[in-house]
This record gives sequence, C-alpha cells and structure tokens, in this order.
Amino acid sequence: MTEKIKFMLLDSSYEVVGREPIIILWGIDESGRRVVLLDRRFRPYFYVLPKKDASVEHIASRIRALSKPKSPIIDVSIVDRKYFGRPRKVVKVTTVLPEAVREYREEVKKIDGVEEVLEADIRFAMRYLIDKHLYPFRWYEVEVESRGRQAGYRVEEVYNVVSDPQPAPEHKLPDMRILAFDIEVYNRSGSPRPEKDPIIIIAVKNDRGEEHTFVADDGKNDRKVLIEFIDYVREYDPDIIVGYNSNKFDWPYIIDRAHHLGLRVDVTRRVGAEPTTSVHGHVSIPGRLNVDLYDYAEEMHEIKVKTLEEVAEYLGVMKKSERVLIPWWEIPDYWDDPKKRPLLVRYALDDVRSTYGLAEKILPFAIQLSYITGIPLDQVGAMGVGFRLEWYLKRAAYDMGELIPNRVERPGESYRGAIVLEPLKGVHENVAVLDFSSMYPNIMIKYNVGPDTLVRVGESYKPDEVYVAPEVGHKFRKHPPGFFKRVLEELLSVRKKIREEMKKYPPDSPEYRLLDERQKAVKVLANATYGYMGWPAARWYCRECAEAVTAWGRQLIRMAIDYAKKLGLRVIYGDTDSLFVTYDEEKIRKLIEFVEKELGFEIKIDKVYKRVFFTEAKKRYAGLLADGRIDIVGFEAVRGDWCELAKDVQSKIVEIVLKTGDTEKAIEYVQKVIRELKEGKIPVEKLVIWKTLSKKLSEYSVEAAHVVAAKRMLEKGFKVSVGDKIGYVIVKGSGKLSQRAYPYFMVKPNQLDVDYYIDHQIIPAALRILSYFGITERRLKGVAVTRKSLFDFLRPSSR
DNA sequence: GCCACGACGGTACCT
DNA sequence: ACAGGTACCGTCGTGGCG
Repeated sequence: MTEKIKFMLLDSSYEVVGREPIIILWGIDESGRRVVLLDRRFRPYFYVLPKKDASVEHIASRIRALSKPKSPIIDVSIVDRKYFGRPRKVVKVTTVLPEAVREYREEVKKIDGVEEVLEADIRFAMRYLIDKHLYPFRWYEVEVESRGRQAGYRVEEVYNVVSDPQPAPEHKLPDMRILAFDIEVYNRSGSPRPEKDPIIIIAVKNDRGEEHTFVADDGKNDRKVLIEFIDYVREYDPDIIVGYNSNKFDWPYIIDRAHHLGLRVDVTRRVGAEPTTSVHGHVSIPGRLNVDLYDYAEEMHEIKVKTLEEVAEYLGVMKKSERVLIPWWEIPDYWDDPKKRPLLVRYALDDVRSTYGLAEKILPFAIQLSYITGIPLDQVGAMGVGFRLEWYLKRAAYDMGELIPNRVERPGESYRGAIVLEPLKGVHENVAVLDFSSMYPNIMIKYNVGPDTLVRVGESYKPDEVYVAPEVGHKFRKHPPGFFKRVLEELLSVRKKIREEMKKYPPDSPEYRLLDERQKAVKVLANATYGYMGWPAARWYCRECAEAVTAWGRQLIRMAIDYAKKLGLRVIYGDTDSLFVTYDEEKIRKLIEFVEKELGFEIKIDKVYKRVFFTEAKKRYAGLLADGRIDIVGFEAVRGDWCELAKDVQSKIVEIVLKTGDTEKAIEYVQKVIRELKEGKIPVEKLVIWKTLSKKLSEYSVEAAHVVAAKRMLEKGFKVSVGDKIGYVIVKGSGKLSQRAYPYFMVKPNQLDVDYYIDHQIIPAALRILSYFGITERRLKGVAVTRKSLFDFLRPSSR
C-alpha cells in the first residue's frame, strides 16, 4: 500500500545489499520525524563518446560484449547529448553496481574509436541527487511504501520510494537538532598522540541550550568520557554536529582513541556504522551532517589568526575578556592542580559555547550554500569555491543535456589580467570610489564567453556573427547563448528574485535573513565563474575565455577613465573595476550615464572618502569616511604577517594623520611606543609574527624565519603541517634573523630582541605612512626638526 | 674573505 | 584546491675589492 509524504532532504548515501545498490535519503518529514527513504530503482551509468569518424553502433556492441555475469552491464544504448554545445551521439552504459563503473570505464577506454569516457567519476549518491533534481534543505513530495521502524536505521520511519520525489512548495526549515562539541586532551609535550594521551574533557552544547561536560577521573581514565559522549550523541540524536577543526582534530582523535581503548564510535544513524574519514580529510557520519566550522573561518580573510577565541570574538559570539583563556601548553598543569581543574572544565565549556555560537552565525549561510549548489552540508564547507561552482555547473549541464567534461591534468598557462593605475600620491580630499557592478560576469554574458562558444583555431565563422576580444583577438559566437551565459543569467536572475522576495519581509525576520544568506550564496557562485575558467583543474577550463574577459575588462576601464578625464574629473587611482575620482556629483552622474548608455555596463558610487591617502605604491591606501570610519587597504596594518604592535602603531598613525593632520602627534605616539617597548611594557602576544607554512619543511629552499621556528617545534615533538600558521618571535643574539626566530611559546620575555622590533617592525610600519610627510627614521627615534601639518601636503600635484 | 647589490623565494594582500 | 597584479621582506649568490 502506498502513501504520499512530504520530506526535507538532509543527505544521501547508498549501500549495496544482496548485490543490489540502494539509495538512502535521510530527511525530516512534515511532522518533524526523522525518516529514511530507500530507493532500489536507480542504477549507475556512464557515457562513452565515440570519435567523430567512429561507428557508435559498433562501439556499443563492443561494450555489450564486455559484460560479465557477476557484475553485469544491464543496458547499452545510444543517446543524444551535447558536448561543449555540439550535438553528439553517445553510448550510455548502465551497470548494477556502482563499483562496476570504475572497472568497465577502464576496459571501455581501450576500445578503438572511443574518444572519451564521461561522467564515470560521479559518485553514485550524488548521481541520484543530480538526476532526480534533489537538493539538500528543500522539500519534496514522494510516493512511498512504509516499512515502519527498521532496526538498522535510527530514524522514526523507513520508507521505500515508489516514484520519483517531486518538488513541494517551499516552506520554512524544520527545527533541526544541532550539537556542538569540543574535546580537551592531556599531554605534556608536543602534539597529543591518541595511543597514549587521554581525552580528559568532552564538552557539548545543543540547540535546546543544554550543556554538559564529560570529565575523566583523577587517573585520567577516559573510557568513561568516551562512552558517555557516544551515548549522549545517540541519545540526543542530532541532525547536525558542529565542531571547530573537528575534521582534522577532534573526530580523528576520538576515533583513534576509542579504537585504542577497544570502543566503537557508535554515533551514526546507521546501526553498525562508524564515522569515516574521506580522502579529503572530511569526516562523514551516516545520517548526520558533520560540519567543521573552521572551514568557514578559513574563508574569513579579515581574521588573521583563526583560533576559536579569535573567531568567536570577531563574530561577536564571545568576548575573550569574558571567558576563561588557558594557553594550550598549560592544560596539563590546570588538570593536575585540583584547585585549577574546575577552571579547565569551565574553559572547555566556554570553547563549546563559542563553537555553538559560531554555528548560529555560520550555519544559516552554509545551509543556503548547500541549498543552492546541491552539495550536502557536510561536504560543502570542506570544498573550495571552484568545486562548489563546479557542482552547480554539473547540475546545470545535466539539465541542459550537456555532458560533463572530465577533469584533466594540464599545465597552467598564464595570461594578462587587469589594469592597476599608478596612484596620485599624497592626501586627497573628497574622493568618490566608483565600482563596476559584477564586471566580469557581465562581460561574460554580454560577449557570450565560454568554452562552447569560443571559435577555436581552424573553425570557420562569419565575422559579423562573432564578438572579438580586444588585444587578444579571441572570438566568441554570438549565437546560441553559451553554457556560461545561460548559467550566469540564471544566477543573476535568481539573485534578483531573491532580493525582491526579501522586500516582503522586515529585515529582522527569519524569512528575510534566510533569503539574505541565500542571495549571498548565489553571489559567491556568480563571482567565481571568471576565475573558474582560468583554473587549470576546472572541467570547463578555458584559458582563452579568461584571457578575453580580462582584455574586455581592461578596455572597459580604460574607456571609463578616458571619459572621466574628458569630463575634467581627476582620476586618482583605479584597480580592475574601480575608479577613484574627485567627488563632483554632476560629472560623476555624466560618467555613470556614459558607462550605462555607451558601454552597456553598470557603474556605481561605492563610497566617498572625505580624505584619502596614497603612497606611490599600488593596492595600498587609507581613507576617512564621512562617518569617521577609516579604511586601511593593503598596508601593514591589515596584514597578518606583521606583529600586532606594529599594526596598532600604523593604524593609530593613519587615524591621527587623516583626522587631525598633526604629524607631530603621530611622531610622539611612535616615540612613546618605542619607549614602552624598551621598558619591557609590551606583552609578548603583541610581538608575535604569524606566517603560514605553505609547503613541507623539507621543500623550502631558503631558511625563512617561520620555517626555522617550525623546525624548532618539530624537534620538540609538535606536528607541523602544510597550512599551519607559525607564530614566532625574534630573540636577542647574533647571526641571521631567521636563526633567531623561535615559536612564541618557547621564549621568555627578557629574551626578546627589542631592537629588531623597533627597526624592523615599528619604524618601517610607521614610516610607510609618515615618510610621505618628510619624517625620517631619526625623528621617530627622537631627533627634533621643524613642525609641519597635513595641510601642507594636500593636493600635491596641483602645486 | 668581505661587502654591496640584485635576483629570487616567500607571503599576503587587492580586485 | 577560482584568477592575475602587486608590495615588500629576508636570504642567497655573485662580482668587485682588498
């Protein structure tokens, strides 16, 4: 007996039972029950593209002959698809077992006349979602047969899918159970090792506001901790589990430690299953969405040191001043001291509260990213922007009958990018910053840029039927609309619709916020398309396309600059799609009109600086806005590889100079800081320099400071890996600077080389701004000269 | 052998 | 693990000089 149910999709997976693959859809139904839908009707397949002169039928029959009874090919048929926009006859090969796709793929490749095997690398569970148009966090109606509760699945009801799920009208997200967790490990030296270092605390917090800490006994016996935690997860039964760096630390550690103690990490919704680590280092928990919030922190470029405390502070989740802070190397001391141990427990609690708070800030966007791209939530965060876009493109290709190109290894070919103008150095008053709106996406749409519309060498074309890119001469057919043009138009129109829908709700309503996150997710994809085309690993890679886009971009901004100058606007600076011009409303209006009417693009005033300062360097400036806010762009103050003290000093100088013009005050300030530094009044934290380890230690050809510091960590038993940020300080002594670099936690304050910080951090950062005003290193170090004010330096080039 | 200097490696930023 | 353009630091090799 069949019935219809509505459900919201959480995730998909598959299993092979009795030599038959079963798609498993995890979801939540209308009444909030967790359900599983099993679909036994779907089979894996791939395509075979014959060479142009080969016989499709012949290839098809050769493929049929490959079928082996144990794992048969069940269908070989000739179908019409498109490959880079051109209609092609291809062979669709269907098997029973997903693993069989890999085996047959290799054999089919060897057949004469086969150009390529396509779509043989799409995972079965994702193949189902693509083909059935299913997206996480969207609602569907589906005809099913109930199988009641099933012992193997920890859900309220299991159904067999009878016919394909159909989209149901959108309604709000159901209440989902969310669990944040965080572990603390006891170890006295180096990085913790699961085979010996116990997990002394696991802290959890859920969406009901409940908090728990599972704490080891005095003997640091953590068996109980793990058992209680595992039971808690099963008991609370979360849909989403969040952690901070949990994919790389907490989960692997829990799994290794539990196995070492002979325990199973029985936290999934599939009886008998355990969390598994995928190739990309992401941990998968069947039936639940495991989200590592660190992945999202990595994308927040404003935050330089991405510890949980820093990110929580930045996002307004928890102030560092209002929580327990314990340096990680003191954790064992806190544990061993009975008086301090409660503080350590409190610290773990503050960590998990921060983690949960981060989830509240980040998950709404992450969920919409999953909703738009169709990538399950537990994977979407671990992916780079390129892969997120690529999944969106794969779905678009399927919907258009386009074959998904293979990923091929190819060398990167560089090409010219954007224009950056030489800034007019000095202080300028009343400057408007104009920005082209979505310049590259709009170029791609206007000129129909893409790998399928590109006229390649040897191909014929009629001159009036193509767009020709300036300088580089690449040609793109005007018709029909290409793959990227169609995708981008869709993205832009979807975003427009979302933004219109948003107007129906007050800005503080949940509906508004949800839609706002959604439109942001769409924007990310649109903005990534140009870079994607120039990415050698992209399936739809097209260097000529990317090259043409930047060429058109250069032409565009040149024409805007020329017109601005013709109008009598001073062009102070410009980079790629932005122009800094004197704030003359009437002339700017004319410029905007010109760009819209004559060039066919949109340009807008992004901001107006009351005062803005440039040195001779490109990509570096500081501006004062009408409301008193200050933008610092490019300078040391916004770079993560300068010590906090130098950055603070530079920020302060910029503020003094832009707001008061009093350079003397700035000098006095620098001198004061130098005095404090010499007197040892500056805490070590403000002197730590953080640099990313971008490759393996052995691969470095020069002894850079952070590399030396990382080697010292390694010697002490710490794991250092690619991507880690190494925090180091410079100590007194002789020899190369790099040899005097030590991890900050290995150094006592009196060992610090104060002179290094003065000469190589404070003074350079200060002079970057102040040398334009004629101030020298000697003055900063205390030699008096005549007083000048900012206003002697205004509008330098106009006498 | 020492020093000045430029090339280069390396990192992080901007749009 | 989306692109190219750019600034700037410290190391390292090189050539000139003694």
